[in-house]
Amino acid sequence: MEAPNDKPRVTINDVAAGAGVSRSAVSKVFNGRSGISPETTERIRAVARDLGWAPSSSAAALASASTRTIGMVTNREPDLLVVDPHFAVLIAGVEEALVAQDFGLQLYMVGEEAAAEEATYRRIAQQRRVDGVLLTESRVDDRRYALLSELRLPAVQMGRPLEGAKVEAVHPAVGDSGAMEAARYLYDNGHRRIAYVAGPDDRVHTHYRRRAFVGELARLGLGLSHSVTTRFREEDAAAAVLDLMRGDARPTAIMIANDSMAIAAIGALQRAGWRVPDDVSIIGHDDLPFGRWIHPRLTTIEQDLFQLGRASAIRLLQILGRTDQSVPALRSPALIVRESSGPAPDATPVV
Amino acid sequence: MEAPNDKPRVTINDVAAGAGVSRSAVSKVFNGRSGISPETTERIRAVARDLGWAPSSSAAALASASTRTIGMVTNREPDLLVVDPHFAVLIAGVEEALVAQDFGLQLYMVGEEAAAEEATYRRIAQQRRVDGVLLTESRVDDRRYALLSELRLPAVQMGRPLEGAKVEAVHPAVGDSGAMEAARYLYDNGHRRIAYVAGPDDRVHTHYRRRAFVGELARLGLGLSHSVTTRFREEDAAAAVLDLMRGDARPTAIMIANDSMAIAAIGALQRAGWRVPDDVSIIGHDDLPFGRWIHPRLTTIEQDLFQLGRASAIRLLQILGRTDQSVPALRSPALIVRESSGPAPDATPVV
DNA sequence: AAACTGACGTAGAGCGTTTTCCAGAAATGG
DNA sequence: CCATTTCTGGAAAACGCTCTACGTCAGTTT
Repeated sequence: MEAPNDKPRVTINDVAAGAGVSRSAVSKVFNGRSGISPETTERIRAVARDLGWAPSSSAAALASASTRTIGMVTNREPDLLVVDPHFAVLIAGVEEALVAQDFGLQLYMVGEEAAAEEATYRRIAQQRRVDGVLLTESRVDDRRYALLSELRLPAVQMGRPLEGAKVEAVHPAVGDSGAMEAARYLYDNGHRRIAYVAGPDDRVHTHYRRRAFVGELARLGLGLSHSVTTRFREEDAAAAVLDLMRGDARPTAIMIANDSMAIAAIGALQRAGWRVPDDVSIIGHDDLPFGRWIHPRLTTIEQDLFQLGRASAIRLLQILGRTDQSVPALRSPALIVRESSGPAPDATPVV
Repeated sequence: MEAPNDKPRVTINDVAAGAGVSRSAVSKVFNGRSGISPETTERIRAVARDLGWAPSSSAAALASASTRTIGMVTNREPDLLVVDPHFAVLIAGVEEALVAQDFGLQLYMVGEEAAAEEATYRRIAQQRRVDGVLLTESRVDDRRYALLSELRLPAVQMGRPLEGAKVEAVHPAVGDSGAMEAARYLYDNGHRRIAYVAGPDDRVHTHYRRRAFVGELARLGLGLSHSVTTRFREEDAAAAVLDLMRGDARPTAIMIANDSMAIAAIGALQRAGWRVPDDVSIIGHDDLPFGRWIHPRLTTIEQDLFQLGRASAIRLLQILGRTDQSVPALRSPALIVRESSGPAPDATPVV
């Protein structure tokens, strides 16, 4: 029989003793420091393996002043989050980069109020829970950047920040190619009344995407026929498109901020008796997997969120001096034409 | 001008000195221990606030043998994950419970191979990165339970485990009410040829749901007309339903393992020219937000995943001796009838 | 033969808390 | 008025590592 309950935790001392070396030797082996012969290294490793020992993260963190953890705080309402499945892909990418350096990812969810968000950043900075943070969803006038630099917490913005923002960021070199492609595609397909259903204007990507789309349209000699701003909610998108379709000057194509909203819009249109894309073309943004399955399959703009997560994490690790990997280049978003878009209803067929 | 770069981190000593007390006093205040007068407490708090100090989590973890962190490792392929938006709601619920006790959530994603999963559990246990873990998706013959108890890592299974499984779990008292309701609903609507498209059989919920559904049907004197097992993939669902609809004895209703698959199935049916629900009724499971938006709106079985996450986290905190809250009761899943289901096509109208 | 290299290790001082006694002062009781 | 309690707060030993100096020892140089 064993001792009744709590056998003492195995520590570095046990390993050192078992291998007949000092603690320092063990530490060096487990931290990849040089100065230990291959034989000794192997002996230490073997003992550690037998004992099921690995350096305690708290002790290591305290001694080395690094938690080997990075944080991510998201300020989305649970409600909205559900709807945002690509969040998970982003994280998967982040994890892929972190696990290679034995880093962990700490997640925080905080609701929309700016105060709660700020409090969380302060807390994790003061408690030194993480070595750095990854930022989701850049905002116009993003107060996080100043906060983070005040807190001296290394940070990397995933995705393009507003021009001039004081923050390290990772994003594709050409970020708006998708929106521009979409504009050209619609134009080429004879669409002349094109509507744009955007999200809240304080989102940087909303801002840039619309600018790129409108800019390209202008280059083709066209303006937006309608433009509406919503709160990134499905019901808003549904209401918006229905509203757009009232009246004679209705659009023949509608560009929508993201796929969730686009899917809701298509549903609403169908329920109201409109045919997509015969009556109106719909284009989303993000390439959610669902887009491939609904009927009609959704035309959308694809983004490589996995790589974005991975690249951002690598950049952060670089800043923390924890990796030699270089940040991979990110593919530009591209238009994926599927079934929800087609020639404009009143267009002369293109030969 | 400040000192050039690295002003030393403020520690508990600075706070103690500032308040004219010992470190112990400060520690006691921040850990809610008694024995410090209200005045002193307030003085200490004030100094800490001014200095922007909070106990270093690594130091606290080392000294108190608790990381105030719980872990969650998910073994889903990124690909599948995207499709599983409710994962985020679950986490939101978990966070809600954790933040109240100043706990953090560490997330790990590991791909499907069992080896990678086991390695991750071993690593976080040995490194003592977390105080306990929350388990997603119970599996038949779940090897994690034995592993976790070997590692002495407290764990709580979110959702119902297989009968007799040695694991602490949190789930609704009556877990299969939704599936039973669905069976009755279909029967009452005249459906007599009912098909079931399930996920892999090693998932416990797949097992129980099917059993409940089939059981209720049997009670009504009916058997499944078709039953197919898939890999939880949209393409599988799409192929499966198309296949089911071939031939004369085709089902008038199809019950599908989850909403993502149900949505894909509806898309596939529509593309093939079938009308839902006129030709065939479709029922999903999970109540993904998307279900409300597509056309036709999806009939489904709702689960309160937010509460499941929250309740599971509370249970884990209880086990860790970190909360006095009691575990809230979980609402049983319920059928939500929307538009993708209706009377059987060949049924005599029910008066 | 003395001095110098490298290669391989070790000693031991932290890292910033928590926590277990313990002590002194003030309040209480008989 | 002395003996007890009750409050407050302090001293100091962990907690389990990392990391900077330093040794030691064999082999090389001069």
